[in-house]
Amino acid sequence: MDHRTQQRVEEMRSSLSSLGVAITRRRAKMLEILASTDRHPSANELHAEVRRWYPSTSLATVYNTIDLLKEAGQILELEFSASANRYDGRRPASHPHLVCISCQSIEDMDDPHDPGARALDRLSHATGYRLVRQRTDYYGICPACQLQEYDTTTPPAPDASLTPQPASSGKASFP
Amino acid sequence: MDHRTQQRVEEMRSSLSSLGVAITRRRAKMLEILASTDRHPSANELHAEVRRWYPSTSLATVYNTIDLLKEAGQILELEFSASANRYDGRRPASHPHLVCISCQSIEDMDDPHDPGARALDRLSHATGYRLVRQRTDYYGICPACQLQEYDTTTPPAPDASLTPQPASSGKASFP
DNA sequence: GCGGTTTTTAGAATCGTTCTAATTTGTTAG
DNA sequence: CTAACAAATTAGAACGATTCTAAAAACCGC
Repeated sequence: MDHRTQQRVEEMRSSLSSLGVAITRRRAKMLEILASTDRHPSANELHAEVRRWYPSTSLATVYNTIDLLKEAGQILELEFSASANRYDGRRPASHPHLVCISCQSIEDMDDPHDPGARALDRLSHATGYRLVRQRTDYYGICPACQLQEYDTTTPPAPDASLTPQPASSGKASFP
Repeated sequence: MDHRTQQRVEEMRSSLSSLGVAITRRRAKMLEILASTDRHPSANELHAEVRRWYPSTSLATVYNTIDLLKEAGQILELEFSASANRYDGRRPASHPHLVCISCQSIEDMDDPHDPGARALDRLSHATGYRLVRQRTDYYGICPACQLQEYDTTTPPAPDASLTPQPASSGKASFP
């Protein structure tokens, strides 16, 4: 785990702690997963991943932890109605994304026109709303998918898992 | 129906026509409703409204018409995962909205920093994506809800319906 | 009016998410 | 170590929005 990830996990941990909840092993693992991927996993993907370490983990626990993180302002939820919501645990503050409408990948974007928190304030004044967050996403076909459009030979890339192997299949299975 | 609305209905009509589908009475009514409200109705609200004229209308028809309009690029779908999607039939091109997280109202916004189609092109080049649309929304508490926060006496405003009365309850009920 | 196509309908099915009640785990005091 | 209590977790039911399906109804050109 690199430094940035480590640090991010620490942030999430202490945020959850000051919320008054315990950092259980499952929760700790989820923080780790969320902090170390830029793939914006869905609840299901997160579930599959935690299960590699704690196979008895239920989906309810995953949603429960996500809710806590939302409450703590430590996760950004990207809502989709046509598919599962996606989560960004690395950059919990509003920021724009590039969404591929073909392969469903989501990339962080460094906003060209980013208003940022400053601009939210300005807009709040201008509109009379008390604005708390914003969402900006760009939808299109990502470069990889564009290539494959004309290439009938390349099979779609297999989905890599989000984190390295659990130590062994027997060991941590029943925490 | 004012001029702008009339005109918008015409646009939608001809778009649907060139898609090769019939403009049935139900569909015509839906266009009218969509063109004449700025309240960004959900499929359900739309359904309730069409039912005032054609009480036998099923929800499937509403979704079906919405799909046609999407195909024709004549409606903007605002996706929400926690509640029903909302639709903007007046301005089908991407544009920003103010979303009240308390009363769920949605207002069109005139974008302060609007990139617009021009900027989508620019971004497409910059990112390598073939971008087709964008979404920008601001979430917060609207002025009306802010007032009511401290006012325990004001009852929430009753939801007005989207369009004027159907002529009579008996007449057009069974098209 | 007739045959063929399109539209509409009611209700079933689906999918992501939330809820519920029961069980397990963890903690603290004795 | 153990009883008693609180917090976390589980499996599965429930839910709500949307999509699908098969059958009925409406429409069209002749």
